[in-house]
Amino acid sequence: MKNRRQDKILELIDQYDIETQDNLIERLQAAGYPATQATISRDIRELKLSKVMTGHGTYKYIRPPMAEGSVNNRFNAALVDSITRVDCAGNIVVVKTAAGMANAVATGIDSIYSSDILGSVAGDDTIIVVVRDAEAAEKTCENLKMMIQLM
Amino acid sequence: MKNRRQDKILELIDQYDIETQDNLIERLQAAGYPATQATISRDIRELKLSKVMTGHGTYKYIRPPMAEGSVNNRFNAALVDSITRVDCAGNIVVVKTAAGMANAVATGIDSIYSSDILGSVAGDDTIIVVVRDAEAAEKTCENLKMMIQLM
DNA sequence: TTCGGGTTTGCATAATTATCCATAATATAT
DNA sequence: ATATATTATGGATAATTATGCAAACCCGAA
Repeated sequence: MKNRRQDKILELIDQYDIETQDNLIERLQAAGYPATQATISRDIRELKLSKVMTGHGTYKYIRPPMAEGSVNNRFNAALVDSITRVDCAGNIVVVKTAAGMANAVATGIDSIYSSDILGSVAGDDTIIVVVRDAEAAEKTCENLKMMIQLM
Repeated sequence: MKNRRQDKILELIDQYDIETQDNLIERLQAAGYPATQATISRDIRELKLSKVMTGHGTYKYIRPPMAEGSVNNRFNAALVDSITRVDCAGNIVVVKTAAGMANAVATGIDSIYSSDILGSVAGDDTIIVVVRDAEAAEKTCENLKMMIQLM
């Protein structure tokens, strides 16, 4: 049965480092859930699993990185809503937010654009973000404005 | 050349939904960075990008779920490694760690999820975390498990 | 300059994953 | 129960991604 098998898949990827679908097939086989690669591929798609590189240069299937409540999702609609203005000058981006929200928003911004951002300081309703260069500042600025539009 | 191209790749995956490497090649081409699929594959590996399924059934490359300098990174690998089990019940999250590590881990957890966390008590190898509500508990739990997966 | 070591790249190809199509299994209605 | 629709699966194959290897490139030292 499909549901049992998919549950087992989740269990297996939690327990082991599953590097390929064939690898997973063997484990499933051993656990009493024979299936072919075609089926597993579809299971993986349905479960929204993804294959990532670990720190050690090996691959591994993991649960959905964009899942509700996951780190990537921390910058959610509510957070974006609380942004009132975004501007940039030089390599600095200034974000104004509703009172008291600056810290939460800053955390969200950091988590998304981490590679461009050198650091940020959040007060009560204002965030000063220092980015790599002016180009990165404009890009970050544009992106934030875009998100405001979209959410 | 390689570095500029990789920067451009990050820029592109931020801006567009890149579904395949070929897709990315076209964008890079247009941006003045010609390269072959082999090169792109290696870039993606080096940047630790991963391909995930979006909510709409399409694929998309995203930045590493555990980027350098992101919030999650304050909670470093050594700390995460020492976690052996995470569970939640109601608005309580229970984290089991290697002997003697509970306090250090608890401090790390507090620093990340402070807004959801009411308080926590750490013994020698067990942490009891009291969070706002069951929903927050599940999110915290998921996030922790996610971190463990990736490290 | 020329040499030697390292890095980066493309080509060809291997490895892996996704999908088309036909069939089997399962559910639903009559 | 039988017919019909819907879903699940496997085989074959297409599509996508990763990698071995050799050539091109890029330094710095002699």
